[in-house]
Amino acid sequence: MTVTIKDIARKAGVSRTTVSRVLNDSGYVKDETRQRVLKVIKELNYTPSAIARSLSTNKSNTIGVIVPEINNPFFGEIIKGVGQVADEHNLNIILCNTDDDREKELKALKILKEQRIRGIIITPTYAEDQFNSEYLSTLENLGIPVVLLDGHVKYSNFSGIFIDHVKGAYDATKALIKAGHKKIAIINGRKNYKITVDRFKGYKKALNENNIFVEDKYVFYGDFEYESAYKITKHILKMNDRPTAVFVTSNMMILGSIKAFYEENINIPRDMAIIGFDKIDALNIIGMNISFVNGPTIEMGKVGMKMLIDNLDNKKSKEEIKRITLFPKLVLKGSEKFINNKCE
Amino acid sequence: MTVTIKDIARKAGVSRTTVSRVLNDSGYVKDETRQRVLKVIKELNYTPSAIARSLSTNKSNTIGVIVPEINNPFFGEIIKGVGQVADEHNLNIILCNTDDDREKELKALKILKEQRIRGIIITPTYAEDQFNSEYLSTLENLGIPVVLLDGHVKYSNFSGIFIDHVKGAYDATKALIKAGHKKIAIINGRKNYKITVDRFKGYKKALNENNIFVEDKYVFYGDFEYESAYKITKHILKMNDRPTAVFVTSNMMILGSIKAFYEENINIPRDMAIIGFDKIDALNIIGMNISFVNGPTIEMGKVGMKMLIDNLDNKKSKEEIKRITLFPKLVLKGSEKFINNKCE
DNA sequence: GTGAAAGCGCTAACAA
DNA sequence: TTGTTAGCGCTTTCAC
Repeated sequence: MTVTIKDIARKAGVSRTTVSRVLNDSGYVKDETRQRVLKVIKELNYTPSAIARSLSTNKSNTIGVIVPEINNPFFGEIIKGVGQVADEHNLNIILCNTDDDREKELKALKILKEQRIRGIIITPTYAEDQFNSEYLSTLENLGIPVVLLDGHVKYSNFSGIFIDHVKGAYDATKALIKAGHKKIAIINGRKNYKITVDRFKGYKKALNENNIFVEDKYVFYGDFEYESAYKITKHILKMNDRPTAVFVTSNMMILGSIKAFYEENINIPRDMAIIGFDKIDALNIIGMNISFVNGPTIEMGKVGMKMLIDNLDNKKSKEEIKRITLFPKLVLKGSEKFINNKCE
Repeated sequence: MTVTIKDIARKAGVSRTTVSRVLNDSGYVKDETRQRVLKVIKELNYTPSAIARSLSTNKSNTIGVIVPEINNPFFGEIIKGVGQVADEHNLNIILCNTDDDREKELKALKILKEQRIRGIIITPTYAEDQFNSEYLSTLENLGIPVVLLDGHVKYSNFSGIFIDHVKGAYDATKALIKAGHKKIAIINGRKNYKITVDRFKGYKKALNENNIFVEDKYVFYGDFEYESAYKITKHILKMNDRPTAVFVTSNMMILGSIKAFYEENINIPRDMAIIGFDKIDALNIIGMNISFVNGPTIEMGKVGMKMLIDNLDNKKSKEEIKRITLFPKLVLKGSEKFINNKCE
């Protein structure tokens, strides 16, 4: 049915080995022979079988990418970055979308192992702190390089790219202070999560450096989803000594906050300043000018893939565990400004 | 290094054939033998090689998915749908993101062919009308089932899932009319594009049915990007006999329109009614309540993948070309209302 | 019920 | 510079 190396060999009057040589640019082949072979390849529209090659070399050129939510542009951008680098290295990607489902995660690992992938890139969900042990041990037993993207350092057995959430929160808080705010609330993610703790650290550091006390009444915890921030914001607006600024630590949560502001006719930043974490393209396009801390998603994908490639070749010491920290960038759009004085 | 079927066979004291039988539940195996084999498989943590199997059976369990823009949630949702169905059928996905780049498209096809994929799902970009012939012929020469998602019927050689854009535009326009509008502008996509033409048809049909004339001055063409709609909207707002409602035919473009409304202090829907095409989650979450025609993205992915699977087994007549039309759903949020009378 | 042997399409020593 | 041969890990007749 399909054209094989044998067909090429026969028609070109050479051995399969020779065809293989021109295919892989390996070994010596007389130029004349090479041309003849190439011509036949063209004529017969032959494409070598990556499957047969993988089996023969015992080495695939496929890597696995596991994401919890492919329809979230955050992960889409990561994949975009991963894909770009993979492309350059002629690696291809088997994508597994887990919908944050434990079983699917496990199944994905099994499928990827069957495919004898070279390495694996995982972007853990926010629920990362609940990585189950079966998943982890399966991952380790795979015996192939793993790179965690924006994961948790606690999984110290894996290489990974990390975002400096402390710095991100610090920058955001500092910008609010610089704009004149002293009463700054934080709507943070789920308590105990690493990123939540880190972001609080940054918030606290900025306040302390400016001799502002961290007031418990201004510290809130949501669950990363917009409803939680919506409720918290509603509550904030009813406070007696209400803050003049809010730092909201996820892109979904900031939507909830804005909704609440809308409903209560709070103008940003006239009545309330705000800075978010991770961008929401739509808001900026329509001109809402919400400032935010921008996690470098595409870059994270790229850097992560590069690291994986390094580890792929790194057959030496078992595989050294590498870590790279990326810094989020504060993007100021005006929503952090201090315009209102009446709450002072 | 890795455990193979041979290791299992040896340790279980049977032949490789028998191991293969229990692996695939094929042929007769004494239950006692089966148990013994299974036990060894567990012990050795054996996972069969999909690569070897594919080579042997001359049949992979991989399909290719090509998208132009993985970071756009529109495509992310499609992939999600595709993935769900693929999962159920133990098919896995090699993802190719082309960034709308001709060369990458071609390269993707080459890679997929090398991988001996069973079938392919393509979501053409808006630039679909410029599908180049090299791409198309390569696609046909692959000799495997292809399913186009939201593509162009003009590529009549392929099966596909289509969205009824006429109906979508018709419903939207009709809703505006029902809300009392008579002067309804349309900000459409690139002229000559199939979807643009279809949407205009729907718009026109709704107007005609209600004895409203299509006024050329209310018909605009952008390029699907938000800047174009922004400019057009600015223009609309300066018109003498300005419309009371606007139907904007892409999710990016509606952001541009809203930006323009914002800047000119136009309240929706008090001063201007609006309906978009394809959802923008963020806007609805923050409570802007923009009505829109919702393309069934996830469903499109699911239905498309199901169709591909059908075609996979369909070894009979070459492969019949199938078409399924999906209907977008109008989601009314209030922005289509008719509140302003002063323009009447 | 089970096994021997051939073969899928390719690569990689080793010879020539 | 080219070819022979064996083998990658699995499935699949066919025979026992």
